[in-house]
Amino acid sequence: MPTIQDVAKKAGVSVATVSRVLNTPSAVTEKTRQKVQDAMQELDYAPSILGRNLRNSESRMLLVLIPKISNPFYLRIVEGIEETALDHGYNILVCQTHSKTERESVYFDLLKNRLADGAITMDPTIDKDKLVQLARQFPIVQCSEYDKDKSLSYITIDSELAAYQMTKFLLKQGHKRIVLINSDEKFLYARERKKGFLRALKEFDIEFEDDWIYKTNNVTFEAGQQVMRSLLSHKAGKFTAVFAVSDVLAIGALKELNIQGVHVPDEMAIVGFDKIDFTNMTFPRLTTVAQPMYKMGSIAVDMLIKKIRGEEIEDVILDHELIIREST
Amino acid sequence: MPTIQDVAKKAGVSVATVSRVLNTPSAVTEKTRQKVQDAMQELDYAPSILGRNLRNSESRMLLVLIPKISNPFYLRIVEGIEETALDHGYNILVCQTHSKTERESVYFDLLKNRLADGAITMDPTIDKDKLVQLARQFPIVQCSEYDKDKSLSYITIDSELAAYQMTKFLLKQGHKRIVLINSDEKFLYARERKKGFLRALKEFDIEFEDDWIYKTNNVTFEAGQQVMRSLLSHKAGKFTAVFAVSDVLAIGALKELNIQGVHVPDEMAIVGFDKIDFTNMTFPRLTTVAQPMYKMGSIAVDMLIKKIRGEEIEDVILDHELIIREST
DNA sequence: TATCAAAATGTAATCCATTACATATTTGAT
DNA sequence: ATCAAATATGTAATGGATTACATTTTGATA
Repeated sequence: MPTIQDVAKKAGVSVATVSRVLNTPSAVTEKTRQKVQDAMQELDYAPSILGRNLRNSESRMLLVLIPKISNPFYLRIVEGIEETALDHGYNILVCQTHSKTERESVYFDLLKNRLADGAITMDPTIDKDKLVQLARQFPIVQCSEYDKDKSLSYITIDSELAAYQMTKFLLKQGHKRIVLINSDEKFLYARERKKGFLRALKEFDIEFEDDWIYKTNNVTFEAGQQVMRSLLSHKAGKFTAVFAVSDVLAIGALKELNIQGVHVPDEMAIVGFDKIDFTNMTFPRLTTVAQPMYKMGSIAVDMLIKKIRGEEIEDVILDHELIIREST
Repeated sequence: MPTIQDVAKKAGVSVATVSRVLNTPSAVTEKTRQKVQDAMQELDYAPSILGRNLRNSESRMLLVLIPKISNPFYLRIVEGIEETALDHGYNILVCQTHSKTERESVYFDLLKNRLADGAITMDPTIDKDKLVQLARQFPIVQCSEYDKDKSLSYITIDSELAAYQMTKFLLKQGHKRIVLINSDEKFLYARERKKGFLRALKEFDIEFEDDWIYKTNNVTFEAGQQVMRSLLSHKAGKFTAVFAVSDVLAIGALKELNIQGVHVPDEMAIVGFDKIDFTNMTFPRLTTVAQPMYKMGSIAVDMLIKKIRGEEIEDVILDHELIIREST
């Protein structure tokens, strides 16, 4: 591979001039620029980003931390991140943490190693103190998850409000016994959605018992299905609606309802959260809360890049939207 | 951020010694190593990968090109790639080409720029000649897609055989009129699966007409649904089974069957291809062809790394498996 | 034509780590 | 105690680009 030296020699100029043609073309005569560009063409020269990055001490790389790439929710956010990052001349490093602290550390080291200029994290299981400390040294933006009291920048939706509204919608439809399928409460969104759920119940004077809330460790189709199986065998007839805090769980639960011949929505209403693509393909289609996932990713990048440039940024809370479909 | 110089000064040794502690600890006295490690600890030193990469002229980064990240099929492969790459000390750059040549070029430039040590491409729409030429200079492995006549390394399954077997399965079940929902034939897999489909028909002496094959431009749920809608309105009653070359298309088609109240599998059988997670959640569950996607990704990385090291590699064809479920 | 500011180009330091080669130190046998 | 061999450490070049500063060229003006 040819280097900038080779080009300089071939064009009969100095390396500085070649570099200028690349970076500040206006500082170079038309004639020399032509010479240099011809030489580059001839040699099929492409500047080594390794060299450039070292000199500029930047990597033009953004770290994106997600629990699992197979969760469609994160996927759409990542799409938003990717597109926007690319527009700004950054590439992204998508890393799955599997919600394990060791993994997280490994990836955060990429910041220390200057392999990434900043990070967007969507993983809530992180050791918060460490994250806060890291954020003092490196540009970091939290996406979707956040921490109220801590000094970390974030972009999210108002999960509590959305859950409150969705629950209220179910209550207004006449449901009195609603089961909440929650994911692990280490996730802030899980705690928030539960809070909104309870607030709505309270407002409608529905008495509430702890065993109306089911928790799952994994956010997978199977986990949702499992919960519904167990619900149907223990509590059949005692509830008429299910609120799952994630579409993936809702889809699994819906599947079990289908299998057991429980008619949706006549015998049982079910709602999810996120509006992932699949919710449009279930039978019946799933009522859910739309999060502007793509936009969230896109803005997260904007925020992060501002941070990298040393600008001040403000936290962002995006709007959500209830999507009422045939499962209710 | 401290540099290796800082550590050297603090530990009272030369930079060479610090580097040795990092790279060849055996070449250093226990005592000095301790000193150096203490210094590193104290300064919270992490070696700059930028510097290291420049010196070693490698980036320890692999390029992964996929058409669209939102296609669950590629997703699972990417998981396999990520895990395996990480085990080998490589990070991956997942890039969506959106099947556009401009995008591809941009990403391939990352190879020329030494930002990636090699590439795994799953995108078939690439300008093949350019790819072949590129592969002469850089380590490249094709995954899932490939080119028989060209000199490019690849890993794949035998799509033709799988499609043949699946079609035969349908024929044995007594279906005589089977519609093929194909994706764009620019994809090799599309051409291969069609070939297998036709081979089976021929073997069963089924006369074949061109209008039994539907092509879609996009591999999305909506596209599958659209095709089925059109099928039902133009050809209702004239066919009893549908073979979609991709689960995503099959799921969309199945959705339309559900909507229109066509019973699956009694009135209509439907099969897909890939065994993406969601096929387990449809109603009824989808019969499909399992591709060892994770393994495919994993082996692709092994191949690529061997190539990077300059070793010889052989192409790989992995086994597939028919997954017979309730949609047939 | 001589002069001089502005524009263009060149020289060399710099970013940070690795490593060949040179030098210093230790080891152990005599 | 001595010295060669083996081991440990240091010096300095290197990788490829950017850029402050120095130098040369250009071209307008007197």
